[in-house]
Amino acid sequence: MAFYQSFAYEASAGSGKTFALVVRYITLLFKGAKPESILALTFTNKAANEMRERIASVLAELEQESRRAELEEIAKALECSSEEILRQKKHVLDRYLKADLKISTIDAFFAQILRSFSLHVGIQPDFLIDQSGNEMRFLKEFLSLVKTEGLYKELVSFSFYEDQRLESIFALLETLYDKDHELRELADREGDLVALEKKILSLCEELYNTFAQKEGISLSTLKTLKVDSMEALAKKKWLCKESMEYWHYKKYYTPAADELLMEIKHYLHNYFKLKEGYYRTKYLKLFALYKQTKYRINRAENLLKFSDISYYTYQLLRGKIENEFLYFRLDAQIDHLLIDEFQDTNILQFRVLEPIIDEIHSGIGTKEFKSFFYVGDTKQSIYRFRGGAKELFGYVAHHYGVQIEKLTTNYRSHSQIVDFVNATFREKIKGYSDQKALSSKQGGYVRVMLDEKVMEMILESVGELLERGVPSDEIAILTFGNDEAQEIATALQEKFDGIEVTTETTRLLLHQPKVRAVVEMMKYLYFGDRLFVKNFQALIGIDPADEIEIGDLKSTIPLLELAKRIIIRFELYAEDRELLEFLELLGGYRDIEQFLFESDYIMTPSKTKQNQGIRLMTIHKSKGLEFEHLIVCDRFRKKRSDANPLIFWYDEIELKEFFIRFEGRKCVDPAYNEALEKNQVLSEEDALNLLYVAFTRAKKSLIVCQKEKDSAFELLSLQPGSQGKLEVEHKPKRLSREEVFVYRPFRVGYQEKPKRSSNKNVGDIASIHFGLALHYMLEMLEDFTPQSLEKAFWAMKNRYEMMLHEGESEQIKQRVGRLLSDQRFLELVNGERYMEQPLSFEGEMLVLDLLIKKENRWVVIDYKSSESQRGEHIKQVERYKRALQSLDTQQSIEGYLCYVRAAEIEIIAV
DNA sequence: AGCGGATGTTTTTTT
DNA sequence: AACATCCGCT
Repeated sequence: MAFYQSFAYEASAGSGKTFALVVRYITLLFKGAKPESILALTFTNKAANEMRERIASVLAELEQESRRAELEEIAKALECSSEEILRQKKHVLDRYLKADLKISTIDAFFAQILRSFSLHVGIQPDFLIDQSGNEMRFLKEFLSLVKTEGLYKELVSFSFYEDQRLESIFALLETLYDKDHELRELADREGDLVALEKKILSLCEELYNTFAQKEGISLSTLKTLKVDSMEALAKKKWLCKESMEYWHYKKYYTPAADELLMEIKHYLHNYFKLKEGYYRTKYLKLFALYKQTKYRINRAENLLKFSDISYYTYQLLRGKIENEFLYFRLDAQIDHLLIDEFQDTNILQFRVLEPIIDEIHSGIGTKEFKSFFYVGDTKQSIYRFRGGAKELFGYVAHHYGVQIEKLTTNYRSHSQIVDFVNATFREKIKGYSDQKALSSKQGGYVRVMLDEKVMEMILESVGELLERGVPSDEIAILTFGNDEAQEIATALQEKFDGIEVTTETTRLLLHQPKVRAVVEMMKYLYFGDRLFVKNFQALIGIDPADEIEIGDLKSTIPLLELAKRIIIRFELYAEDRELLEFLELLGGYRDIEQFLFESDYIMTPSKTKQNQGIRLMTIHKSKGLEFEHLIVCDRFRKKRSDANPLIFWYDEIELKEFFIRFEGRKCVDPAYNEALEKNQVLSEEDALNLLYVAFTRAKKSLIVCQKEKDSAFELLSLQPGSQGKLEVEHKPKRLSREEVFVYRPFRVGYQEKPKRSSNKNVGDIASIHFGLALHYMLEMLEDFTPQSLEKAFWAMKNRYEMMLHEGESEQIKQRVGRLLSDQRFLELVNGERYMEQPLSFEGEMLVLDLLIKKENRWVVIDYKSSESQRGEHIKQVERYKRALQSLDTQQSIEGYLCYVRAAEIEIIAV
């Protein structure tokens, strides 16, 4: 296919979305685009890493048979021969590997922008990102601000009268935060609410009286007409009727009753409007305080949530800074934009990106080379509750004249599953088009079970799979909620003695036994409760009855250092990767207090513990994954309905109006009712999409466990029974053979780096900042040319200027400049370079400043700014050498210390 | 028996 | 908000 500059794929599940993205990216490279100018945005970090790595490996293996499909696609898009492409390959790959890649999640990209310009919005560039979901601190401060501003009474009375919990008001304020950019000033609505209320109640009494005088009317019928408060009126069923000529009222009905009903509706409509106006002003006042509190706490704690990052980035890109300035700081103009999972992009994120898209769009059709590309699948849009707007897919295509193409071949699932999915969703999802299975993937197995008890069905199907010889790590179970997954995990372990089960919780880093042990010890040191020591003992296998010596461990020791001492003292390390990951995580926390108070909310999964045993997770978590044998479980409990007090009325992606939800309002306000119904339709579409996502994760077999009553699958009207055959491949166990391990640096391009440990004396903050800034600038050097010196200087200045004394940034630049003119240094760094290369060795995480791959040796260089601890420095480099040697036994290793001093550069071989 | 109405109970997903 | 359940009326 020819190359379109504006192009999008509608990529159904398993249709080769990543393939398409990778091919597009590589095509751009061959068309001459610089990697720095291509911004590729994904939905998860995992997807970003996968893309980064897959581009590298496809490029590296382009001439191999296994990459023929990619090569052919690229050749088609470039309209040239494969030979021509292979001829350019080395050059393109080289450039890619050396580049400062812009492949990341949208959030990470925004965070990067915000770091570059944070001072423009009053935030420090070294802010931390808070994923904890812990709102306590915020709540406290917000409430105290609300009190001092005299709005506390309103907040309490409001939540009381409207029967809303404080929590839900927060949820609502958070929703507003996300839509702040779309909220316009609202005109005050004038009117006397109390008078209107009286009027309505008197009309209700009149209505009551028209029936009360009638003979023979029963007491209970009459009681249903009795209204003594607005709340009671809102609950009446007759309010929603067009006429009173129905049910028991029919017999006693007169046209006067309908007139009164209409009149009540009319006034009630106005009443709600007025009340809405009143609450909107209150809400917006509270919202102003909310924003104020957020800003204050963000600054005080230097801790931002994802929503804050989008919020500030919007302010930056939609007002404070021009594209040109942005590109300058990003070190490259963005000419090409690729977006993955576009259906889950939220409107705020899109608005932030809009100026970039606009600029690309205006360059298309000129002689500049620019392009815009996205992939997604509206059928897989399941994040509406979080602001994801599938409407963007069509809107953007229309607005920018993007060519859309559908991918119709399924490369993931076997034919029985593909057929089943087609048959199930064909009539249900709007615009569904059938997928075709590969001819090489015929067969497969689908079973729909129907029973009263979900758990029993699950246990039965797992039992069957295991009996048929399916290895447990090829089985995955998907649930609607996290707690359901937990329940199933427990039940499985009970029934199948000793079976391994991995849930999202057991995968959490802080749930790994050794990590938990260290945390328990920290808790003891901080809180002083001996119970924590007992927990600690139990976790590391010491009889809790024994008394252990804690020694000189104290909570005042810097966090990372403390963790290390605990590990060493109780001999926990022994090559434990989980503890390494834990130490890396701790680097992101300021002190023991901050860490312990947030520890319950730290959702970082362990990278080590994965794919062991049966995998259990929610459908949301499973997105983008695939499993050989899949069981999809019904809900255990009923679904909770959406009770958001605000109803937003969107026309495509533009917010037109928002309503406040009041009971009974839908009976009297057609516009409100329409908005309500539209939201409901969208929610139902999301629920359907969720099922689509669930079923399409399966590769070889799919088992659906459906409840008889209240099933989440009800809307699909599935037929119980099975299709196809369960085929189990008996793979021979791989024999381990002696292998010479050749070390390959695993980081490609730029990624968020692990925080450096700062176990230095707190006394000399200024010199620490100086050292850090110098290091940072060295780290930012792309190559060692004068141009990169300028770029790195700006990057450093932008990040550290606030923390440095006057003139210090110039001194740093001078030092680095001197380094770049040092002949011996330039000779040493000539080769394939890796900056800030992380490495684990003997239970420690090492970060190499600079690693160079030469013809037949490795060179590792460690920068230092002062020689106060030269002995330590030498030991450190020796350690690096040993670490590398253990990974690559084939080649020789050289280590150097490089002192970047003001007067001269000193390089010592170690 | 079948319906309208009132009342009480239950209740997610996350970069 | 959506059910389940009970009550009263035809």
